This record gives sequence, structure tokens and C-alpha cells, in this order.
Amino acid sequence: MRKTNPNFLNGVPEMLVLKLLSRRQMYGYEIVKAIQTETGETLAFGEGCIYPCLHYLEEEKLVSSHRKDVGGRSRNYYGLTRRGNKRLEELSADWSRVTSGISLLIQGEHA
Amino acid sequence: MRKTNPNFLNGVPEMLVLKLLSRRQMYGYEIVKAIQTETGETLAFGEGCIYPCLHYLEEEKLVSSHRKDVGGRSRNYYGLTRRGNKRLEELSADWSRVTSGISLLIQGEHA
DNA sequence: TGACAATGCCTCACGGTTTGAGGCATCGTC
DNA sequence: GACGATGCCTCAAACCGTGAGGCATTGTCA
Repeated sequence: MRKTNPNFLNGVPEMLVLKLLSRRQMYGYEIVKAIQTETGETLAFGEGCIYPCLHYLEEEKLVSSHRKDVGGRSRNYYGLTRRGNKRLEELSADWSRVTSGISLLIQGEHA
Repeated sequence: MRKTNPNFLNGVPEMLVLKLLSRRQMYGYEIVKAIQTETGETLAFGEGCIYPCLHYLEEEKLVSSHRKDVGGRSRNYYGLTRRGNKRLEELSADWSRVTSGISLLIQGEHA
């Protein structure tokens, strides 16, 4: 875990994944696409980023998963746990603190 | 150089350094402290991050430096070049695109 | 006087994270 | 029957910041 600068610069994927899952259950591939479209093509994290992230989140019991077969395709659906919800709130708070911190500097020089 | 996701998650230090230098000439140690204070203690990039960043920026001719002795202390003052100013504009645009992209996802679900 | 923090510059090994490419299997379409 | 999209996964390389280290000077406090 980072001590000084929290998970904002990096941990962004984690926050977005948790946020998406807070709305409804989703599977990995769907999440990858959703991040692209729902950020207006601004962000595009690869599968090599999202899948490991999901595995990590599950290990930490922030999400839980269950398999489901849909039209011959096997999907791994993930859902937020209570802990995951709490974590999301923390990350969101961190993120907004960071962006306001940066805004402070950018718009600074009140002189 | 990153292709898909630009320098937003990471390149934040670069943007802040350029922004500070766009206001007035500063030296490394001063920049490190300024980022802490001017972001309201939200961000705190170490010297091991800022000094290499400054060297990189100078290599790329985005900043220029000159030594100055002040009270027995030798300081390396940096100033923005025209190219640096242009780069700052690019990075700022990227940053605001990224934050709005994330906002889009976070505040999404207009359903 | 001696010690210790702050100023001021720098480097470097380590660790964490994303990229980009790869592998595998099924489905749909042309 | 070939190829792209769907769906899961892994892994080496690259990147970047941390934290600790080194060096020298100044100021402060005992």
C-alpha cells in the first residue's frame, strides 16, 4: 500500500471497476468495454489490467463472483460486497481530494 | 511514450512542475515543497521524482536552467521555454479530459 | 563547541502497475 | 471455412514513484 500519495494516479482502474459493480453485476470483458464507452473513450484499460485487478479484488473480498453460462459462453459475473462498497467510498474520497488538490495548484496564484 | 492512455495517471508531476514554472522561475527543492503546500498537502512527490523530472524536461527543452548562488547556497533555477508552455497546455487539456471522463462514469447511470 | 535539522543538489535499487502481445475456445456472419 | 467478436486468462517488458542513501552548507539550540 502506498503511504503518502494514495491510490489515485494508479488505483484509478480499481475505483472505476468498483463503481461499475456498485450499479449492477458485470463480467470482466463487459467491464473493459464499459470503461471505454462510459468515459467517452477517454480511458481504455486493457484486459491485462482489468482481469488481474478483479482477481485481486476478489482475494480481498471486495467483490464476489459466480459463473454463469449464457448462450454457450461462460461468463464470470462479479458483484460488490459490503467491504467493496466501503472501499469504493474511500477511493472516491481520495480521488476527489486529489483532483481538488491539483485544482488548487493549477488555479493558484491568487496574488 | 504512452499511446493509449496519455500521461495523466502518471505524468501528473510533469504537469504540476510545468505549471509552477509558468508562473515564475523556481529551483528543484522549492518545487518539491511548493507541490506539497499548494496542493493543500494532498500531493507530495519526493525529490527522487522531481529532480529526474526536471532533468528530463530540460533534455526535452521544455525548461531551461541557470545556476545562482544565494547566501552560500547554489541553486538551480528553472524557467519555462516556449515549447514547455505548449506542452503544459497539452497536459492540462489531457488532464481535464481525463477527469471529465472519470466524472462521466462516476456520475453515469442516467437510467 | 558539538550536534542536529533544514536547505540544496543528486542517484539508485526496489516495488507496484499498465501495456501489449500472446494463448485458448465458442459463436455469428459472410 | 475464414475471420472478427466474445469471453477467459497469463506474462515479459516498460514505466514511474518511493524511500533511502550520499554530499555540502547554513542556522539553531544547548
